[in-house]
Amino acid sequence: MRQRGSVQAGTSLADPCASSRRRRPADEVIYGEVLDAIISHRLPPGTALPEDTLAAAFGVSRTLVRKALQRLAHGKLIELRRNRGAIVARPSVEEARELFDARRLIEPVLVRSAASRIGDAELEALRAGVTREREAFARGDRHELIRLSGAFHCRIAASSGNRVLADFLGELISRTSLVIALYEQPAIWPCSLDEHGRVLEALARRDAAAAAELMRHHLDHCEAQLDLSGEGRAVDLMALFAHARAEPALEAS
Amino acid sequence: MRQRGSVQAGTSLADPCASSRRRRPADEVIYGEVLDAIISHRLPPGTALPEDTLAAAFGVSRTLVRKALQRLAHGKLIELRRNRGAIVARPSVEEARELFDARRLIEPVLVRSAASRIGDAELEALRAGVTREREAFARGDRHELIRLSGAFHCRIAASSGNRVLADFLGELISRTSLVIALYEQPAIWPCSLDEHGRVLEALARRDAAAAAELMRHHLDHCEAQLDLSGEGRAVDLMALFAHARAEPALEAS
DNA sequence: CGCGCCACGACCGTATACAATCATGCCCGC
DNA sequence: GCGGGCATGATTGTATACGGTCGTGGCGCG
Repeated sequence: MRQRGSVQAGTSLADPCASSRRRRPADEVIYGEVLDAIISHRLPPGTALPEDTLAAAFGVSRTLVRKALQRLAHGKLIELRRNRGAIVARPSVEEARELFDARRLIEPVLVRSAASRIGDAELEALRAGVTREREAFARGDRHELIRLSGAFHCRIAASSGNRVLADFLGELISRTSLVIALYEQPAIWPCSLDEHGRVLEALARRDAAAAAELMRHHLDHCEAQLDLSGEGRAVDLMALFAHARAEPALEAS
Repeated sequence: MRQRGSVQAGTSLADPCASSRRRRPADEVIYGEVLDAIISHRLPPGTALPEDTLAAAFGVSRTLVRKALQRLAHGKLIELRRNRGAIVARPSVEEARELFDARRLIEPVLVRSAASRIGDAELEALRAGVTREREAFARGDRHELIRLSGAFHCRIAASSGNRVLADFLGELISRTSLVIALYEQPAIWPCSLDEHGRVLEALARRDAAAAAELMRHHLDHCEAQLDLSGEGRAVDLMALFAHARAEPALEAS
């Protein structure tokens, strides 16, 4: 009943220093695993997350699952409907736009700050990350690509020196991943790699202004690639099926 | 958000309470009550929050208390020490500075946005709030003053139209309250009222630029009133009591 | 007198049992 | 056929029991 072997999936981007610790608490494992599954789109928005099933999946009781779900709900990554179970969150179009507005406000500042204080070691780690992004893209591994892309932004934020904002940005990035899952357009994609690379270059030459501007542009580009025009998942069923509706007081079949 | 008066904690909830209202989920009550107690300084930083005691105080089992504490911990309002219980968080000086940096980044933008879209009703509510702040100050009710001050910032944020940032600012404001509890200097205080009033005036004439600038100035002022020079609570006991230490293997001091 | 070990108490960590609630489908009267 | 009410199954809500861990004080030994 105790399978504590296979729980060591990729390091969650919210907790960069998670490895090498002695016996991580089980609820954090669950939190991290589910978080990772959500942000890498293995659990699409709307997916039901029954406590029993998760408890069985992790080999623990519902108690721990509940704790993890509670935390995920606080971060707006799942919706906790009273008496009806949890589902992966489905951010509205408005929320999506607000998310990007928030990131456009925060990230350029963070990048600017990081440019003047980032160390060579971190720079190297960033470079390695971008390389892995390219590899993931080359072999068409979208899950991994999304995860790595988020990690890139997170790492830069962590180098900014402001943990408060960096933590918040981590939440925004996770939620952005949900937005992408919901509103991405099938066609285009290849740009963000180059853009990450360019931000990194500016960072490496400690060009704060350029790095900030590139980041802002990158975010604009990301948002532009989404289809935020319609009302998304909140489709009006009444309007959608109006043409097929049997009119209550209308004859004429 | 907290307009619903203070519910007496400590009275047994076994009371039928069959009043007209449908009872709010117990865990939210606990969360709200503890949150309110923390931000109004009735629970100072460092205060222990044993699950048993809280459970008894609210007349519920530890299960619900744990849920509430979990959420409070996610918002960094309490520290959850493994196997050693929860205490009200004690933000470090660095965190305090980061908090203010974050607010200086976000709030002017939010105010600017609010200036162009706030309605007369909200404006009136804001005015009423400032009036109550003045009254609380007049009768020396610091708890209430702190609560109302936070509510003022929250309301403006809510009028900005960006819920994502407004929610985040709500967290920042709560944490700022902890910072004030830890680092406020005894002497000065009277300014923030006028500053709130001035921000409100600018808002009322839809002067976005002025409102943003006033808000930035207000935050500067608030931070300047704190004593963030020393290392705060993290006093080095070794150094503090060095003069009274019995030297283990050293003669002649 | 000082130091380390041990036992105890307080508290949290987790599992499990049972009650409550919602959604769904069935059935019956019309 | 159609609508409303009830039975039912699935799932969460809450309480409680038991075991584990940590901090602290006492005790005995050197």
